[in-house]
Amino acid sequence: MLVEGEIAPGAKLNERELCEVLEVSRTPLREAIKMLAAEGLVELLPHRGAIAVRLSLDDVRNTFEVMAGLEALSGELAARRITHGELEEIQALHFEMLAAWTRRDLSNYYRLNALIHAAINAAAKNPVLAVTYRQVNARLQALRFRSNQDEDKWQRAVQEHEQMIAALKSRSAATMRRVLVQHLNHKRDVVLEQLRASAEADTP
Amino acid sequence: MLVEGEIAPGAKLNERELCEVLEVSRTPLREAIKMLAAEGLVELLPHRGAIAVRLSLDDVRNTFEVMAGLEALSGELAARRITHGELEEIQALHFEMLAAWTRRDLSNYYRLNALIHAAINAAAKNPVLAVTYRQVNARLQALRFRSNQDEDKWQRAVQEHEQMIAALKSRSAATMRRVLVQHLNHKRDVVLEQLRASAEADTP
DNA sequence: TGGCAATTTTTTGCATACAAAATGCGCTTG
DNA sequence: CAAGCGCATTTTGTATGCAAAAAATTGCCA
Repeated sequence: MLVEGEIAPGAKLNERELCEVLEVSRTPLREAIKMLAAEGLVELLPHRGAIAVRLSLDDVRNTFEVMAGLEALSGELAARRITHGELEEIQALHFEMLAAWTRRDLSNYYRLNALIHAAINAAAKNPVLAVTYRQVNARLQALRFRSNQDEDKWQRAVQEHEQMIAALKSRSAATMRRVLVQHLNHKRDVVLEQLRASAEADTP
Repeated sequence: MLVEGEIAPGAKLNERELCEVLEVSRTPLREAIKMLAAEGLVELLPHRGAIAVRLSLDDVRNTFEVMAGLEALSGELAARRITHGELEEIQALHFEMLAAWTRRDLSNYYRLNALIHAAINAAAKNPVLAVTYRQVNARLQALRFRSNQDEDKWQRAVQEHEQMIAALKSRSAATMRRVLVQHLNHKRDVVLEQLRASAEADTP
């Protein structure tokens, strides 16, 4: 519910309310909330319950900085460890993503984009990295950027994906790092821009 | 208790027992255990409670790989963002560590070593990175390597620390990355060696 | 009508009770 | 004597009750 945006950032998590929706008693619900707090998806306020995390612009910047580091590592390792089969699957996902892009099918584009990054992560063959990546990424997912992005920025993102696949094919760890850091920096800029835009819409 | 090794890796966390020791009821204890599970310090076995994580050799390798990535990022950012005052404090901690090293005072050496790495982390000025770093590191702390390490490997570690300070002084992010990755790789090798040695001691 | 204080209501935090699952133990049997 | 089975005990998982803190409401007064 947090990642899907069903519970908005900053919203209070009312225990009684959630108990009814999820049809469990308060004890297991509270245990779940504590886990979400440890994962950084909710913030615990003593004697005031939990609220869905609301990331400031600086929080987003810092999170992307860490994500870039994790993606870069993931890319480096994938370049060294990817199998032929894994590479072909990523190539196939990329073509599917190109199809979604051509159709301007945002929903499928995002889905396939996430799948490709997950596939690179899997190719890195480091479960600790995978878990860490997912945890940091989960907080960003809560922001939900499903709005249309700028045409040429979108094109640039697709180009960067092609550079990734080329780097994976040539097993170039250094190139993967460079491309992924750049890719994440661009993504960060897009997200920050959208956040600023929606912030302005709220306070005209 | 987990990080300090008071609860050994692989040991079962008995709720009733811990309730008595910590003088709380099962509800808050269980909430705490769930948080530790989310942080990866304990593993939840359905209907069988929680056990302290026991890292395999591969787990340790993978964890160090992630730690190296996080330290490298931390070092890069610190090189760019460190203030004069912060650099001087790290220099001072380094001299204190040299004193502990000269005295072969392992306990203080480790304490100061951890403080230096924490100071670099603080200089990176990224709270998200700091939290992520602490969380991944906590699992390694549970291993506790307080045994004497090899003389020349110890000296090498000290030299690497000097290279770090030089890199911070010259604001060289690339050098920081290189030195820290190397430093972590060496530390990983020392830890793996010790783990193998203690494993052999258990099964002669 | 607006602000403030006291009281009521709600909500959180903790303890406990009960049900279900797992463990351990003694017994039986091959 | 070992393996397997059944019952008792322990342990986990969930629900509920109660106390304390926070939020909301009401009533009062300026």
